[in-house]
Amino acid sequence: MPELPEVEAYRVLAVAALHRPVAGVDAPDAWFLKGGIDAGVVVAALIGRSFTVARRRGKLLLLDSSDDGPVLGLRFGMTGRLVVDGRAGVDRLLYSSDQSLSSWDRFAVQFAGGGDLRVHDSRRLGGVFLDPDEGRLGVDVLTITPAALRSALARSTAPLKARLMDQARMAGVGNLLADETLWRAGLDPHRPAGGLTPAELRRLHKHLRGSVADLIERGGSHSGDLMPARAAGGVCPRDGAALSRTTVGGRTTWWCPKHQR
DNA sequence: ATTGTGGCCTGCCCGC
DNA sequence: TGCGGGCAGGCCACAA
Repeated sequence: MPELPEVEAYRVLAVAALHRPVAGVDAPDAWFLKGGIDAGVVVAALIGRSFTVARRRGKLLLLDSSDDGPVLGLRFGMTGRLVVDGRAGVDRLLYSSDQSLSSWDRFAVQFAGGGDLRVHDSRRLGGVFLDPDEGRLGVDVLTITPAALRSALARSTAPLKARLMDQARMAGVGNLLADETLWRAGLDPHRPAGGLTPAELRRLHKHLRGSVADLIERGGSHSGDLMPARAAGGVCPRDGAALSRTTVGGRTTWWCPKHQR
């Protein structure tokens, strides 16, 4: 599903949509428009403008628009794909159908001279925003510093994994990336987030940044080393121990009870 | 403020 | 072959 690695690929793809005047907006699904906006508002805001910069904060894609226009915010939920001029941002999306039905196009911007940018989302868990409140998201984990990570975890009694996925504390970690990071770092996902030693914090920082970078390079959040074993009967790829399956932060969690402590 | 829980969205897959 | 139930998880509303 779209976690930071997928949305980063979408951001790169969205560069192809910059500096092209918007000629039309297609917003057939009112549910998909968030923050009290409707199709008319989006049309009025975007027609005639161009997108100037493609940014990303965590799992939120942000497109600045010209002439002091609004920021278009795109959220992809679990099954959302970005498609620009018919090209998709990622090849495959876990938990999402490989079909592509036009009825799953929830939002589109058409450009003068042809071509378009579309959000395709079978499950409608994503959404479109104008001027989203970027301050509600914590620092992006692709570039998070050791100090910022320490501060985001400090004094928390919440499970470590839940805190990593708290988008207000740090932005971009989803369920698969959380499991991969903690597996690489050798940390039990149930540990109180504020209880890590300085050495463990350093290890977590190294593997958080490393996992994010690796999964971007490999092309998606499903491409982790733990991923193939993340199923019934799975064994730890590192030490062969039977993996445990529990629920942490309301999410299915796979972890190795032997080396994650 | 912090943490935990349930519900929403919908397609897929398993077992009967 | 059809059908029902369980499952996936990002996010939000709400409760304690």
